Amino acid sequence: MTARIGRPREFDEDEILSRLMSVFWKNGYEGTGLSQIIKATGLQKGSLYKAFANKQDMYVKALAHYEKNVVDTAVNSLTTASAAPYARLHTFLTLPIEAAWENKDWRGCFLCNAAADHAAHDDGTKDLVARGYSKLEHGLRAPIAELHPDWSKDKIDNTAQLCLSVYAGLRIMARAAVAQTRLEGARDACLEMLA
Amino acid sequence: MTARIGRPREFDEDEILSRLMSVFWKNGYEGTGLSQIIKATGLQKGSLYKAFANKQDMYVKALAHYEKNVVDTAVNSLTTASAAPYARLHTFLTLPIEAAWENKDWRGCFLCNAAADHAAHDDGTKDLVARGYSKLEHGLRAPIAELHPDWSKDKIDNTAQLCLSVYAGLRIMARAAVAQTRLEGARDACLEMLA
DNA sequence: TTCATTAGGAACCGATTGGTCAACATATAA
DNA sequence: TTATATGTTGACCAATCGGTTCCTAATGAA
Repeated sequence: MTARIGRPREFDEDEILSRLMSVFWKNGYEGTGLSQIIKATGLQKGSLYKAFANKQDMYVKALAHYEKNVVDTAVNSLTTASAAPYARLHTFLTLPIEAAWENKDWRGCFLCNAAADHAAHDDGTKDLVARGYSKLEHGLRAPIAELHPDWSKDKIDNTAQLCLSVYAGLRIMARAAVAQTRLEGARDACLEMLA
Repeated sequence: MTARIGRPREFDEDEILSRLMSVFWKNGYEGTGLSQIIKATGLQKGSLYKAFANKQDMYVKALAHYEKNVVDTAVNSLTTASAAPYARLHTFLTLPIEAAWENKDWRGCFLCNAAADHAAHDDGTKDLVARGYSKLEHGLRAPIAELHPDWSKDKIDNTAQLCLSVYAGLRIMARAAVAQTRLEGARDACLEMLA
């Protein structure tokens, strides 16, 4: 326990990051106003600007929080042999569809949203997004390699990248409420190729 | 020639839509302010609000302009037998990569950006995006069916949907400047499956 | 010529934007 | 206790937001 000098924070940093993540995830960078941030976090402006340099900083840290929690979790369940490799890939590509059409969660993937929304305008965001994608790609290599021990490294890498593209595409199209059956069609065609 | 009553417009409507498309394409809905719109179009607010109901209307019409021009062109070159079916698919999946890395055009696909950016918040946008994707999917079916006359309709549809997912994923990832070789890896893995 | 209709331009609007600041509260260290 | 350091709060800021209104200009119809 590192006791710091001065008045201690009254909020839990992780909790705040989690709420920032939620609001930015849903509304994007420009679409999220300070007023919404205040409502979502329960913090006043002064406190926010003591904890973060500016709005951009809040966004980047919220995105990093997403990477640390959501992305790393996904990578983990892809790499650990908790299920058969094919099943893990199936789950990974089914999540985007279920999130949207079963749970009516239209937020999609924060990483993908950030890419479309803010990465082109901010290098910090761009690097975070690229790193997140890289993590996912590495995660995808594991079950593919397990499924096809005979494939070359290049073939495995390319296939992982293909799955990642499909994933991102599904996430984006789900945001526009593309019909469930179509999304499942794309998923199945991808999985069929892997089987 | 339908002569209308009153003072005639001094601007070309298609030209204005084209400029609106550009600025929204690059910056998104919330990221584009009226000041930028004025600068991009050369029109004053009064004229803009004479021609469009509001900012939303400008966005939707700009997106429709994209669909009419860019999307329909892409669909056209997919369906017309100007080249071998495989080559047409190759071109379709290479365009996103070349646009980004050869031409340094990081705008990506307006349709995909709109899906991530605005479709979840506006039904008009959502429908336009869904329709655009639907067009692309139909366009993709042609060369796939030519390439594999023996495939079932379902198989063709699913594969078209898969290619569309890959396309959208490439567009999104290119926005975050994901390395060219990785994007090409995804493309090649997709094309290999089609060959 | 007159009238109705539409376009262009700029002033103007209230609301909200992202961001700062000074006063006060609460902690540790000396 | 006192000094120092940090957190919280709410008032305050200029700038910009999307949008309206008014006046003038330019056209076709009567």
